[in-house]
Amino acid sequence: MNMKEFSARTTLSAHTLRYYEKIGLLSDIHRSSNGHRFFTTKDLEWVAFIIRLKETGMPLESILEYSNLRALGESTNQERQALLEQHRDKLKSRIENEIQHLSALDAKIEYYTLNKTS
Amino acid sequence: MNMKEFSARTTLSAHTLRYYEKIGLLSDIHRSSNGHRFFTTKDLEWVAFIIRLKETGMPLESILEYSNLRALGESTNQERQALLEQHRDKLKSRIENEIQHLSALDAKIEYYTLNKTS
DNA sequence: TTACAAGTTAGAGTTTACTCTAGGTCAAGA
DNA sequence: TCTTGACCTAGAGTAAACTCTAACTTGTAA
Repeated sequence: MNMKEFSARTTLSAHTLRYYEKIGLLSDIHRSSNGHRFFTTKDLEWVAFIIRLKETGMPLESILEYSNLRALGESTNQERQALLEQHRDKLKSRIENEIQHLSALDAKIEYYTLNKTS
Repeated sequence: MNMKEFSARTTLSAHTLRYYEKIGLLSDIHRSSNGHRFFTTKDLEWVAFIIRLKETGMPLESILEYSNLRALGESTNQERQALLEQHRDKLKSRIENEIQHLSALDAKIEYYTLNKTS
């Protein structure tokens, strides 16, 4: 698919996608004869995974690390797994932290509600 | 307490704390005769709340909005409550999203584990 | 009294992740 | 043929949130 469709499907702007390619997050993107990028469903899956990692707070630099291991093939599976496990653990504690913050917020809101009638 | 102690207790650097004062997040900080800042336990509580909002993803600009309402006194309670409620709802959906990402990560890690012996 | 640790200001610099601009190519439709 | 729309590159600009620097003052301890 062309840039327009890929951009629409990934919800990332063409600018951002070119930027991701530039920093090495997207590699081996096909080009058609006129030099335009041509994306595949594999690319779609990979960008979806990038977005997942981003939305869980992983900085692009770490995603790039994972991406580089991926490019080296199967032999890096163990390292990649370790990276994901680390990230999962961080995510877990962040979620726990956020749940605590949520109940603290609820308490504060409750306090405002009670004071409304006073 | 002085800057050093306040910095230690809030876990924010002196630089960051001065920055927060500069942008208006911390107002009416007392000064001692020599011009040094002198913080109170009230300040400690307020910074703790700032950190809570920050850790739940609220940008400083929105925290500043809340802060400005707070400075206007009781009459802004309703507005402040609405702001917090909005934020709580956002936080809730973010947590839900993260929980989904977490299980997707688990699945991916599981996949690596299965492939280890193959 | 002199050195040191802690504080001050204004303003410059940094990092991350985009986001935009300028100047160009190319294919299809009116 | 001319315009329109999509694409390209290199590189500049932006926003958020710090983080650091330079130049200075002040209080205490040796």
